Amino acid sequence: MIVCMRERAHCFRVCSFAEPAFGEVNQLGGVFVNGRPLPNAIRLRIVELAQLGIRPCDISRQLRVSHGCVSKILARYNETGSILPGAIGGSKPRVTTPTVVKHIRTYKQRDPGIFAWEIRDRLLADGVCDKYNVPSVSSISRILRNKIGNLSQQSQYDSYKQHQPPPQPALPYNHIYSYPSPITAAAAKVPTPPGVPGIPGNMAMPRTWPSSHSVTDILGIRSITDQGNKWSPSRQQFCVSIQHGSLSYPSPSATLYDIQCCSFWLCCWTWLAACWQHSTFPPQL
DNA sequence: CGCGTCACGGTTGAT
DNA sequence: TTATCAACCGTGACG
Repeated sequence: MIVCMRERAHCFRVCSFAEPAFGEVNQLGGVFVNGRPLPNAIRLRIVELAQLGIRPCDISRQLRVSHGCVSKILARYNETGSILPGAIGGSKPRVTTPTVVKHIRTYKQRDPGIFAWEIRDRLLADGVCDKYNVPSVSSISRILRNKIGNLSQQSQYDSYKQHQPPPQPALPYNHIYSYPSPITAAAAKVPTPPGVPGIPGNMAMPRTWPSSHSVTDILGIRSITDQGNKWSPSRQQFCVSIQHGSLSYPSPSATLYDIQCCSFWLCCWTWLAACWQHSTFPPQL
């Protein structure tokens, strides 16, 4: 254990742009965030390379991901057929099982004015629960609020929606790497570095990650210029990609880390695009 | 040298 | 609103 803890000193935090925890660097030079899954693009790349017959050790070196991680991802893929990480966090329901929730929903639908303690009594009376696993009144209240609370509000919402203009179609992005929406708001709060143009509203969209964790890949340079080592985008193509949000990065869930990554890349992309568009590429530092 | 496994410190989200 | 807890994560060392 002591040895392990000592060895962890090899890791160090990098990129003070988005402290406190934007990432660390492993022994291979790859960037990772402790406790968080690798981006889906990396996971997908690992599987793709393995299917091309590349050995795990070579994949590890090429993508700068520890071989233990490569082994784990490939093993999971072989077992489940999925590249996605497992469900992180949360805990299994102890008393509020799906069955209990279903009964609570039924009670509420039949009698919208029913009290939580009445529901509790009915769960006992109907034999859905016994005295050992019946949810507390506060638990029932939480279920009503979080899972069933919109029953009585649904009609109001529908009425409201009918008077609203139809939603604008979202910008296209790779659905495989879809991002929940919280980034949109969060990205808008990102401070703009000096000399970097503001982030347009339509940039705060779900997108995919660069294909590697190296510094150049974080900046996205390799993912653009290294596609088969042949394709090289014109300056216009690059800027259009920026403006349309088609340069993207994925994550299984929008967390602070994800938001920080999005914000960081967003700023980098925007900055590079602006420099390029104004013929100052590479950027003048 | 390559690979599977495990302890570790960390994150996450339901309860 | 906060604390707890059990799930997961990737790294790095070991065999």
